[in-house]
Amino acid sequence: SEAGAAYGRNNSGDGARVQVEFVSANPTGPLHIGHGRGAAIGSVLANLLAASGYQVEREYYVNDAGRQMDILALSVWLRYLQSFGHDVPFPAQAYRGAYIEDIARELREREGETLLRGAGSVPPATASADEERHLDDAIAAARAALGGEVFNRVRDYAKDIILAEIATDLRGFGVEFDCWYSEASLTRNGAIDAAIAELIEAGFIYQAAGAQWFRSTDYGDEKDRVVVRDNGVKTYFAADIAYHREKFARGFARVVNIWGADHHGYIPRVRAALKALGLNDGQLDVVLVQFASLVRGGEKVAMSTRAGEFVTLKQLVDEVGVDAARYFYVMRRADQHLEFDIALATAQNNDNPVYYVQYAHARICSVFRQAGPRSAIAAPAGARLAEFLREAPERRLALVLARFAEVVAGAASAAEPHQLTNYLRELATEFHAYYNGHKVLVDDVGVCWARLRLIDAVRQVIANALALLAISAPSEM
RNA sequence: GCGCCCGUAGCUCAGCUGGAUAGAGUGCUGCCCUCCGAAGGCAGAGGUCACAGGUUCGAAUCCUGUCGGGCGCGCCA
Repeated sequence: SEAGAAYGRNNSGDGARVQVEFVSANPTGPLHIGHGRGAAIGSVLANLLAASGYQVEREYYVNDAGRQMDILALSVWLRYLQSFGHDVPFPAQAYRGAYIEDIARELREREGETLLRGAGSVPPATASADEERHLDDAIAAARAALGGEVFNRVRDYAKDIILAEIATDLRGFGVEFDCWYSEASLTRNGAIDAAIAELIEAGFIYQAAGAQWFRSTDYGDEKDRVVVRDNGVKTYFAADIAYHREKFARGFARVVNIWGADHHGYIPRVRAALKALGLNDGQLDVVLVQFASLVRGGEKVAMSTRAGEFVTLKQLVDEVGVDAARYFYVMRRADQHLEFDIALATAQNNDNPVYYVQYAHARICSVFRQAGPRSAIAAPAGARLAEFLREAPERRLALVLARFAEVVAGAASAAEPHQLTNYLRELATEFHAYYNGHKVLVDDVGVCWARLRLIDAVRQVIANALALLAISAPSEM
């Protein structure tokens, strides 16, 4: 029923606008299983906030600017040249994944031989001091050979393909965004310049060694940060200042960033920037998500994006299914390392806790299938549930059910989605124990009626909680 | 060296705004289908909550230190 589906909703957010920014993976390759954790945690948190009366906007910050995009363009172009049989040097630090070759093939079908020039200008590795330097030299060669405009076209072509695949993979994982926010747009619309200008006016910018520095130490950062390099190029941090300024300008009462734990050192400087801009950094919450390490055959598997050695989110979802993957990702605290055991997760059996919960739901549905006309029987005249539900397990079950709304509100305000899976496990445990010892479809009309109402409530709460997790609630399995 | 996170049962983890004999899953042992789904239930074994101090009537929880692990510490993004 409509009322049943609403059970668990609460108004602790009181209509406040909150933004949840998550995933935000660089569009330089497919999402891997590390990104999957942020995707699951972010989307569940957004659902919890929405169920708690917040007006939620889900956002993906697209890092479509900077050197990494040049590396992407270079990588694709070199694979393109190689597809014509040119033996060009391929920098060790360029993106090596097979998906780059796929994009190069598509580029070749689209552009034909029009980009086939300058192969001889790509420097060999020995010509540069180190691998990073070699990468920059190769990028410069590619730019020179193609011209800036064509180079950028290759870059955007590759970026658009990858971003589309990311969006598709996320949709297949039950994750949707309201807004894909482009970092490059911040340069185009002058937002970065405006942010820096505001900091200059407020007296937080100084010149040193040819660069412009933001005095973040004024607000507790351990060192000042460059916002404009000596070559005139704005840093990633400058863009992020502008981005956060823009977030606050959009009027969110609360801004939640789901970040990989490797970005923890970044928090003080962002908070410092907000304070320097006169904004209330207390409205910003950062949820740090520890990495999910992959375990296969008892051994940890190293992952490297550039080397293309990783299990993609799509591969994982294809293997274990959306339900198991999402549950597995969310069931641990975000700030705990997660060991993702492929053998365990790919085994489609009850080792995977989601089945335990779904099984409780399916069992209840099965009872109602067999109850027939009794499932619709009205309460005996003047009967109250409490007088027919006198068994201890029934009381416990009712108490657990009554806690649902506060669990939702608590998980939302603490930004701890794993509280929801803990609750589900507890509810399912209580139900299975009760079900094993008590028959629902008994001859006593009052008891039968009361027990049907009780387990229907259990079914509804499981269904609602699974909906918040974007996990299916099967009626049979 | 400095900063952040972490160290709880064989394994994977809850519990952490202090409160009574520290919990779950998994693994192990033994039981429970003439009974609405055994993908289930019940019971047992298994922990000096890394270690050492401190605060407190009371500490897994708060503070300090040590040891161990992860991640950061760019005019990269």
